[in-house]
Amino acid sequence: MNALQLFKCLADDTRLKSVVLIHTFGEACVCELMETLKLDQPKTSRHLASLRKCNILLDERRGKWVYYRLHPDLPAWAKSVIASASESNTEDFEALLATFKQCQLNGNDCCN
Amino acid sequence: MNALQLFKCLADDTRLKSVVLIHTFGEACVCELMETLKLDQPKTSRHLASLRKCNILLDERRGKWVYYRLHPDLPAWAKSVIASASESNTEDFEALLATFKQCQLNGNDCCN
DNA sequence: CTTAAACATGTGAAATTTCACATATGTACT
DNA sequence: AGTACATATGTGAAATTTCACATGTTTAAG
Repeated sequence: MNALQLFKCLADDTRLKSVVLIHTFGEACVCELMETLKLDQPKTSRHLASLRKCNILLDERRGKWVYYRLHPDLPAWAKSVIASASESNTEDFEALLATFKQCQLNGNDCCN
Repeated sequence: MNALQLFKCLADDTRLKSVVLIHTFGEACVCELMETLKLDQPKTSRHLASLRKCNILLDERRGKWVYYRLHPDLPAWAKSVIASASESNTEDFEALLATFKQCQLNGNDCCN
């Protein structure tokens, strides 16, 4: 895992938003990300797979659901890159975090 | 300038190395980057242009040469992302910094 | 005013990435 | 065993990015 690989992974809207959400809330399952990001299932899953394959995220199945969190072996500089990006505080990100919270409070269509 | 735009800019080998060199040494002219990265002139120039256009780098002409440095208005989170990446200390980056220093000491083929 | 050095950009081809659709896998429940 | 839900992946087309080559611009020097 080098810097170029990390930046390539974060250079996509879906993947960046997923990583920021997971960094902020600790973990998220696929359906929560689908609903928050308003994406279809294969697209969401495919982007998470690419983050998993380069060891940025770790997946854990719990029953029917699969939860993703930051990989615990992520080097310090990489964690710092993700934390700094999450601090950029654009309207885009603010709205995203709010939507995710609502999704968890209300219960989503899927994760019941 | 948002996080996605920054990551897209850094998601290329040439651009990432250029930014790391410029961050480490304060500034660099096009010919120094050409020589250090062993790239042809148009390729080097085009990647620097894309970094300039999204306000990551600022260019300044001094006689025949054009020097690039980090844009002074770069937001704190963006500076932090670049600094963290530079700290990743891969062999790749180490070698790069050494080559650049040699290039400055010896005088390059171009900048005389 | 001509030349040469340093840098920038126009342009179409090649490589890479992303997408959408279909289909496959794994789990819980009955 | 059968069904429904959650997630993953195969596959080819579409979109985006990168490259190489040629040409344009700016500056200094003679």
